[in-house]
Amino acid sequence: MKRSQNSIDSSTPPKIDIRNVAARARVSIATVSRTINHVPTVDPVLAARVWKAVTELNYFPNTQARALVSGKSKLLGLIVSEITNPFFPELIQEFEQVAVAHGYEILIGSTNYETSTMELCARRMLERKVDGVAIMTFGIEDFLLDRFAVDNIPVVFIDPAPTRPLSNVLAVDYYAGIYEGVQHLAVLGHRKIGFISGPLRLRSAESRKATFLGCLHSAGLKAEPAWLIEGDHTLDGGRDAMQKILALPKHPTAIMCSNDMTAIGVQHALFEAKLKVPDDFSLIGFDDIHLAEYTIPPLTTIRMSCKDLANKAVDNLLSRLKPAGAKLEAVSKINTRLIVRQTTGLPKDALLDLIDKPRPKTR
Amino acid sequence: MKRSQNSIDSSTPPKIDIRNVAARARVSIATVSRTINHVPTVDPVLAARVWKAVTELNYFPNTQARALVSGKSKLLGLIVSEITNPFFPELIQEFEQVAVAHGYEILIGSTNYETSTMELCARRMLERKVDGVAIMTFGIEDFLLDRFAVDNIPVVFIDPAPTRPLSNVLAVDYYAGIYEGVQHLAVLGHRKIGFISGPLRLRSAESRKATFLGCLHSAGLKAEPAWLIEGDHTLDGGRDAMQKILALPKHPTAIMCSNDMTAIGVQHALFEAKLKVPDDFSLIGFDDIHLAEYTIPPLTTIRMSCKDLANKAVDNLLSRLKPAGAKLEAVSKINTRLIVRQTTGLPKDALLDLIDKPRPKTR
DNA sequence: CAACTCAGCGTAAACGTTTACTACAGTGAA
DNA sequence: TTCACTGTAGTAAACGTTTACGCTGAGTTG
Repeated sequence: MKRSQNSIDSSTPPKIDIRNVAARARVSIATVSRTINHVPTVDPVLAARVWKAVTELNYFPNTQARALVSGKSKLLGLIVSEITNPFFPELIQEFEQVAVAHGYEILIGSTNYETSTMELCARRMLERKVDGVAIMTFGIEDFLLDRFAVDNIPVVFIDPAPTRPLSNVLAVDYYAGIYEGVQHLAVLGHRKIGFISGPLRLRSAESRKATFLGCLHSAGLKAEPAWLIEGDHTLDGGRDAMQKILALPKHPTAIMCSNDMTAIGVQHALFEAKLKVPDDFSLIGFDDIHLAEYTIPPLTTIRMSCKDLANKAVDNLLSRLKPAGAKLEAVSKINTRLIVRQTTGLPKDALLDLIDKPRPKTR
Repeated sequence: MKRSQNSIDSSTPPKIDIRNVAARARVSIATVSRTINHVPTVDPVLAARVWKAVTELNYFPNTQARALVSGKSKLLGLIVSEITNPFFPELIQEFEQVAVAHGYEILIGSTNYETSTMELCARRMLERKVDGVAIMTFGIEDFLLDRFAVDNIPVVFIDPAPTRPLSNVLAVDYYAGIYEGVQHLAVLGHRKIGFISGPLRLRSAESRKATFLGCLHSAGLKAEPAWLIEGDHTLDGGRDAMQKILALPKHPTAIMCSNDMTAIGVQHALFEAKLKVPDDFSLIGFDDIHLAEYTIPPLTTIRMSCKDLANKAVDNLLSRLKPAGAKLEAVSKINTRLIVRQTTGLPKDALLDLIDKPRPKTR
């Protein structure tokens, strides 16, 4: 099949490649390549001719050919748990922005919390030869990390996980935020606090729960196992978990959730049960998605900056891609902190105490 | 630079390519290629040897090389307005699922409603040589469509728009759903209905508004210009718009919104103003995102199935990519319908009428 | 003025596939 | 036995770049 340049064939528009540009600028293709790649050793006069030709022909280089020869795809993988959970789009947006600013494209994979899907995602990333991967889902199988390691692909992920060659971790300081949250509840007078976790097979969900338990202990409170429910980080999961708690003979007075979606699910369960937040139950979420400000009432939650997360992830990956800045510190810290809005208040039993026990005449 | 296969160099793991497989299977690379591409004219015996080698070496073809020679990138572009609006992740998820099932990867672009970003997205898609593009944002500049047309890239998008060669449209039947919504309000007794639109420079936002106006007319109601506010399809936009309406001397009794996020913003504005839904205002959203079921109270809204949208979009693109099924009908219809939940009720003035006018002693 | 340096251009060899074309072995008919 | 044909396998060209290498000619030095 002959090169179809300058063809009159209407179904095949004249493809313009580096040769066309070279011809028009009366230079070799090497010079064109050097010019558009800003190699300094090219005569400004020729460079000008090249640029003129480039704009006149509306030329842009073929990414595939570039990738093939250079071995770099200029693609960054981003694996998230569930694109449907608003935390992730916020993360993706940020991630994409900074990636594109550095000339990278992103390839998104959504695992839906399933190992098989996760495997597929990783496989797709490998096939597309991504230059680096950020795994923002919680919990990755080790053998997948190995796969990336074999191909020399930098990986960055969230959370406590076995450190391996080429995989850096973005450590989230769960403790700070969750501690603030528990203290906040304790100060309000809550003694009976429940926790709705994420899927516990995910390391990060496990970690949030463990941190909660630790903070509870620090506050001198005891955990009631019946009030530790395993959710799945979704709206439906939050609702179901709260319904389980409501079905219990004894209730907590406050609920902490492993993420905001769970908390919104809880709010809904409470609404259906004609219970009020924060009058009947105090509620704290986690993530501080934009929506948290818009729930009714607005959600008190623990903020984990996804801007921060995305930026640090891309920075980490990119810095390891340019040969110069070889060694970045292997661990970046992501902070968390409590944002108090309107789903936390005095515990119901405290009011009961006031009314029942001392029963002051006043009122 | 010599091919570094079988190198002992620790920093460069032995890359396995088609040649390695061919060698191990004792066949030529052409046979390997034919085997993995399921070309029928290959001896089952050799095929078996090839597959064995493939699995033993854990080989998978280099996508870039494939793309370069075949001219097909197996990449589908998906351009959305704003990845942060939950409607789009739901769409993306669906889209990705069916694309991956057909062996395609997807490249996401988020325009954030800005023409310049949109241009950038289109450019990126062109550079990556996507095989097709679905433009699920509302309103695209014509010259961009031309760009895609020049490269012979099938485009599919939503909505009324000039039909061009190679661009098919997925027509959303706004009328059905919005008509149901307006009727629903009218039957409840609402006569004063406001509308918060999306950004009006977007064709689809304009179209939803026009449809609303038409339906209002059909119901024998008049539009009050002051109650037609331009929002921006975001939470913040919805809140701001509702605040503007509340600042007016005369209020409507019901509000329809151009999307669910706007409606959630409205709910929030009302909450801040200590007004109740649906007692003080009835409210109808649009899209029926999953979250709509979880607002407090749950949002009455007009469902536009994103599953349907995604499926039809991918089907359309894919069917135009395989030479066989050349001609699909150029227009697919997407239905909309009202989902009644708890944000719509009797209008406040009706209650006032009951209380003020007849003022029955009973009570 | 000859020899040397080096900036800067062009040639050609990769990169890992697909696929048109060629070659060859086996089969059946004359 | 020979010829034509069929079914498969292999060879090599092409895809559009980047980049190592070699070459030219102008400037510098002795």
